[in-house]
Amino acid sequence: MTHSDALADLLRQRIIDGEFMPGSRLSESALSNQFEVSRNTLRETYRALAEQGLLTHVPHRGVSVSAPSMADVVDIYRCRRTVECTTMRGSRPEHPAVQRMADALHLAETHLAAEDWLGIGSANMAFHEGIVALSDSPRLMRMFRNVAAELRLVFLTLDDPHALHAPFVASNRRVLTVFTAEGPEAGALELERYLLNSERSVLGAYTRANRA
Amino acid sequence: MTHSDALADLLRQRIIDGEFMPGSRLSESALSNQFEVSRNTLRETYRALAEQGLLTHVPHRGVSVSAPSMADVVDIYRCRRTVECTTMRGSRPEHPAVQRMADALHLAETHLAAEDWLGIGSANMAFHEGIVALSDSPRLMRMFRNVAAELRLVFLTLDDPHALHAPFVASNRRVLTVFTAEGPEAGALELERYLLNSERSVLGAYTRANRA
DNA sequence: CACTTTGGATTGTTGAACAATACGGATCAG
DNA sequence: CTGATCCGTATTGTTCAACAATCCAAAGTG
Repeated sequence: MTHSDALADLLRQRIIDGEFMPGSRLSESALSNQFEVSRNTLRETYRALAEQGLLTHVPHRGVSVSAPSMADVVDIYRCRRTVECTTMRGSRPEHPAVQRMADALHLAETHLAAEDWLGIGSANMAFHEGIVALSDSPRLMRMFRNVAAELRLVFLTLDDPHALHAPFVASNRRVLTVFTAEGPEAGALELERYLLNSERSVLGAYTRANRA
Repeated sequence: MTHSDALADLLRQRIIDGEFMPGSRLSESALSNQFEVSRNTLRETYRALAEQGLLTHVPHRGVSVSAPSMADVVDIYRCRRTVECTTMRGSRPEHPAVQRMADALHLAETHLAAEDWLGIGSANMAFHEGIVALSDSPRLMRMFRNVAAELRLVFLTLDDPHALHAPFVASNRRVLTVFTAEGPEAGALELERYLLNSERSVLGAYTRANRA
């Protein structure tokens, strides 16, 4: 793996972990010093992450961490419904990825008991990544990972993200139960309900955070 | 627009037009001379196009035009069905993008009469881009454009791509007719049938081309 | 107050240089 | 002849320094 690729992974993780808040500009000289790479290498990394939607590039004004608008949130959830629901509707409960879903869900429930809010968020995302993995489609997985990363940016700007993650662990459990017990069609409907609810919650929290 | 962005558009077009065939390596020194940019600028362009899937980057071996495998073709069509069918199923025939579809279709029929095979391919793609435009989703549009570009790479390697485009103009017409006359659900089913047929044809031609 | 100017800071791009790696061919043992 | 090893060359990965182009904010101007 090349230096620039590794930096992309690292920077991506740092951003998702909240070290660089959405909207903040990423100075080329500052970060090239911080990560001890040249400006050119850093700029290659920027190009890749910008193409993924995590960074926003404005010519002659540099890159900044994307700060999704409400319209973006709506669009992200539209993508999620399109990809996740369609995938589940076309999958069988015998698919190996179901195990990934179950594992992630179990982890989420453990974190819920321990009140590890950050862990819940990650486990929740792993659960939905498991759903998309049902498709066996590298491209759909990539698409999902990109919008999921953007969505995490949104959570970074909200006041109490745990209030948004915690109640939905039970919903995810229901999605999995219905999917395995009643089949893909019923599971997909349950999943769609989940996503619509989640979208509503996030939009509400978004409005609240930007009004304060 | 920055120099590197413009080069990305240009190179993308050149590739789609078949100037650089799938699988061919793109030497940094050669292309930086040809396009009269520095290696560093060219490498930024490479990063962007690689992230879009049009170029394939292998560390220390440079970038080459992606040469989609049969598995890739299957995956591309899976993405198309997911995005296109779901979009149409959730749209109304009154949407302004329907006009784009109609225009593209008319253009395709004109090119068909004139036996302009290249034009048919482009118009066909514009028609399906119109379908995705029904979603009003920038991200779904971007996803589609990426997989559509990859699919064009596949056509470049086939022997007589016109045989693959021409018969499907009528199918597209039927999709539009059914969508406007019978509604989204019926249109989506017709569209799915189209995509499955198209996939089958492409896979067949792919096998034929790689056996010869 | 609105408008222009100007200077500093940041980005965009270049060219050269060197390090790191991959590839192909030469060499050599068996 | 076969296979393995070694080496030289070409290409990519990365750095650095420099300059051009652009933006921004602060200063001045009417």
